Amino acid sequence: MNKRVRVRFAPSPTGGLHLGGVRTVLYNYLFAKQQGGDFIVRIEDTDQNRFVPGAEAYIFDTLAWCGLVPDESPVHGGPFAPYRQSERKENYRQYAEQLVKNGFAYYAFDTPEELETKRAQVPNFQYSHATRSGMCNSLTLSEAETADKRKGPYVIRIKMPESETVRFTDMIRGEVSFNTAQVDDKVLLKADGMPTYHLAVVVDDYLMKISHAFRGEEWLPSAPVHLLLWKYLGWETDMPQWAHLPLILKPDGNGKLSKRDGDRLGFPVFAMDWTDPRTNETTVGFRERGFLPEAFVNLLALLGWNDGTDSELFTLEELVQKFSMERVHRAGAKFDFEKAKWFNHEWIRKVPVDHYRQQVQLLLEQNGITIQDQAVLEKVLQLVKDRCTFLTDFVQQTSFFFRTPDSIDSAAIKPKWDSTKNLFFTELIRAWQLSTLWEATDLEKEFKELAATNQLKPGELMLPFRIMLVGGKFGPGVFDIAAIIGKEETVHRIQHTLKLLA
RNA sequence: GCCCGGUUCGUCUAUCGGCUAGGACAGCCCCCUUUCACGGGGCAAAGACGGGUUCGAUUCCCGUACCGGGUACCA
Repeated sequence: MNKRVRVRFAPSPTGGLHLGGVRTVLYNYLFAKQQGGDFIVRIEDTDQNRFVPGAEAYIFDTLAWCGLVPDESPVHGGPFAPYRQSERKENYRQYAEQLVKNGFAYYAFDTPEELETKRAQVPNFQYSHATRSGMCNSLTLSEAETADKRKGPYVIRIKMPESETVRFTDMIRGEVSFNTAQVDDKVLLKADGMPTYHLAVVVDDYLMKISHAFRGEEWLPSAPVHLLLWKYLGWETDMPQWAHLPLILKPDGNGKLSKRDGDRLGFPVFAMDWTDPRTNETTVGFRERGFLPEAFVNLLALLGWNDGTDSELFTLEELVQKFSMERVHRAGAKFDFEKAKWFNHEWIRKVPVDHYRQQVQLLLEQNGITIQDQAVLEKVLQLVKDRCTFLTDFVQQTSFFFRTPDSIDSAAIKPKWDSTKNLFFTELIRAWQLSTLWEATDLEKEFKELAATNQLKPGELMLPFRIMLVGGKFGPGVFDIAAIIGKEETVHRIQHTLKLLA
């Protein structure tokens, strides 16, 4: 039973990839890489009505941003191509027919409208062992009638046993069992010839030699259908091990986290910006909001898993090493944006500034600031990174290094402003203009000495000085700022504010 | 309704029968910093409920409650 580990992420291209989806990919990826196995992405586009253009490309862009590279996929290729179920359409019918032949499935001719009215008439109607004798299918029709009906549209349904216990061991939940009496005769092959998820997932997992199948908890109720299909198709010994991942819940109240919760509560739910081609509406993503992929991956990994120690910061490589399905929590987790922010802040500080220098530069350019000297940018980033939670915070925190502030909060200075302070700064300008040294420590020393000779406390002068240079009450050490922007600009900004105060 | 799953501080979680129930985020207080942060120190905060099993239950079993998921020719 030591087969090669092969896992798959099987999204349907119906929209942006949200938190829960990315976490499912991540757990798949971590497990595969740790076991030296293969990580496969298979596109489950069996529902032609729900197809959304651009959604597939978006999924791969997201994976690329997160650094989760598939070994096999429709874009990366692989020995089991094609990896799009719509392109594998011809595969499925034979298996459905085989099931019918062996008595595990049957043809059903009831139209969607008939089913709809049935459901309207009979509360909780289920197409099952209890009701199928009253419906129109190959079990109730003669062979000749069936053959005739087959000329028109029909579906193939699984014939669930009347009362059988189906059990399996879930890697996260342990022993889980179902009574087949409760589950209905799911459609396996649709009237358009496409398989439903139920058939397609089993057939493709088998054909692609998937060893472990990880998916969201919402799939647990249909697990008995899948288990039985593996058995009926005669593939039982090749069945993958299952793990049903806990859901990610909305932060307030209860329920699965949805895109709407993000809009409502002001945080991203999708990994990257997603524009719905039908409505042209854009939903903001973690990336555009200013998250580092390192942080995004890290926070997702910890939403439902931990390594058993107090450590919380992990690189992808560390996660690959430490991840284990056994340590995945069973219960759903409410998403906490505050904690997400903390992760990002930590990663902005932890990672070399070089990792996001270009992105910050781009953000600055969007705000009309062009960077001439990369070395200066890097120095500045190093200086302010501790105060940035999002990449976008760098704009406010660094602009004044490259551009004279367009507004000066002189109101913060005025109340305590007087002629002695005015004189101090005038003298400061004179002194610095003569100065040949321009290191932060030199500036601080001169500043304080001059304050002393004027019988002023340096503290009273620091805030005004900061506002002259920065425009407001924020930013790193003032002398560091002065050192970087240079003598000319420093003097210029002091003079400018002095004029404002006059 | 029925089926399945879940239930430890506000939130994410640790604990694999011995607990003064640990950590992190958020909150509050103090220190550092005459900006904003970072950092350091501290405070407050939890085992849904009821039965068993056991010398001992947060941990095992049963029931109840609550929450979630599913109940489509969607995935």
